Amino acid sequence: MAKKKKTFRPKARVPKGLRDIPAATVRAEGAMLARIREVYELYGFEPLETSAFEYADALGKFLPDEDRPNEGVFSFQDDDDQWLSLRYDLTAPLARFVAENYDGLPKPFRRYQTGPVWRNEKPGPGRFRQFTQFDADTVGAPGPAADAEMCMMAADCLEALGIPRSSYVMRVNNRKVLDGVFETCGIVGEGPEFEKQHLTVMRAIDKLDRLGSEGVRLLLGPGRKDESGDFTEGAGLSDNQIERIIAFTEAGGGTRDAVCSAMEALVGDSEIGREGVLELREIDALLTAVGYEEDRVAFDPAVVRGLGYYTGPVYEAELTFEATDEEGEQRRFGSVGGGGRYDDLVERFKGVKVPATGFSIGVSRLFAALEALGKVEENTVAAPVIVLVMDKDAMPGYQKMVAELRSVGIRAELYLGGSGMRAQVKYADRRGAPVVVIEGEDERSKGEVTLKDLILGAQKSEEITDNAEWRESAHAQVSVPRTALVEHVQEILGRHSKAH
RNA sequence: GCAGCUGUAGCUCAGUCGGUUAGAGCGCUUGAUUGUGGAUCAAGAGGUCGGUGGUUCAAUUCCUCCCAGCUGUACCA
Repeated sequence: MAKKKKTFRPKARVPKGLRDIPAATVRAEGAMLARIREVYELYGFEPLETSAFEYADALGKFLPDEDRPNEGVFSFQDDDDQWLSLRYDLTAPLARFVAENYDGLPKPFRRYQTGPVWRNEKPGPGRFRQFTQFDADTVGAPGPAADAEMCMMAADCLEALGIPRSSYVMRVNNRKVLDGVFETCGIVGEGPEFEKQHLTVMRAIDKLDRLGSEGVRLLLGPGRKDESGDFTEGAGLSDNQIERIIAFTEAGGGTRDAVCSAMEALVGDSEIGREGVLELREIDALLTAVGYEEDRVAFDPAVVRGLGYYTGPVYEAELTFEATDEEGEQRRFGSVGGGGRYDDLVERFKGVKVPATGFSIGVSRLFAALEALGKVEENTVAAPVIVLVMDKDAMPGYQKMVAELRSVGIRAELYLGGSGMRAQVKYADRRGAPVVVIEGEDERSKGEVTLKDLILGAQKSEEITDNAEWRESAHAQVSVPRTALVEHVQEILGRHSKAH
């Protein structure tokens, strides 16, 4: 033997920004996804699944002057040296799918898809590096009717999940209107300098809810210093330009018609701006015809979103209620989903313009919100009946009991651990088992089994503090003929399900 | 990435103005009370005091750097 080798013991830990999801949450989230799926199906969308990773260039995140994929995505090289990246959303893979299968698809192509996506970013409370999205998109639909439908469907989803009508709102804007306002403000030009300024302005507007209009003014102008002393460079606009943009973002709040009129005034002669308002008016007409009023879908110039590829109407699903979190702090949930029109995305692959619009739900955030609202469905799966192992020699007989219970649809399991009876009952208690089946020597000699009603027992233990009395209470159990096992278990289960 | 704060048991936290065997509550394991959950009682496991280097007779405590976490901010397709 060589010297004592130190065994390598990896630290058991979940990677930063990832998490394990316990049974109750898996079930409840699954139920939530099923509800959303029903709504998407009802609107005529078809399911599609694509793989977790794609060629990096298909996701479109190569920096022009670098030969490795951008930060923010998880990437690795295949054995032929090609870069692959984990998908960071479901829209880029959809664009790839449509471009790849373009000729074989019915157009418009309508699909829904859910699944995990990954982003290599700094995690925070409620922000993870893996999270689930649930998207629906219509590809090949140029008109505002497709956008209006997205808004209606999103509202329907939230209501299907039990979020009451006054507790959420779809906020809608149009990037063309924003472009129009930029034109009339004289924020125009070409090239990277202009692009950068453009982007800075939009990011600033996006922070309105967090920083307030004063903070946004600073970001539009000279820049802003935060409380830790960190300085963020501003867009360098003039006071006049800043006020016009602030005025635009504050033009929301009224009826959709009123917002459109306000937008018209601010957009002036800008052609693109007028076009944007016209689209919104069309959306308004469609929504109104179906009965979706401002309490469900409102127009709001402060909505900018994602900033990347949107080319027309953009929308955001916002929860408007507040809730108290575990620490007793008031929390607003804000945006739980969003989307918009992206007419250029498929063009990257095909060279042809393929107009598209879609909506994406942030599943985990929405789930957290439902939890706070008390709208999460309780664990509907009953815990299993547990058959104790009193004598190892009697295993075949115990196995037969669970099989009998399962054959009539009762969740049942045989105790598979190695501990004694006390530990077995404790285990059953922790699992939430309603009934424990006991067959020791005594029962077997009489051809009986003992059924212990753990739910009844738990009720009794509330009243009893004395150990002697607890023992006297006979543990809420009955002995029944072995041949009548299934019927009696059913009877006890039935009693408790009726009690609810 | 930048800035500030914080790292002691599985969890929540004491404690040492630098000094001998580092504690509590909860949780966990085993046992007693009946072959039987809760309550009660008893015993037990679990810590290189985040890591490294330094100052010192002596560092969990003071200093350096590193790492991790939290908060704000930036980025977020």
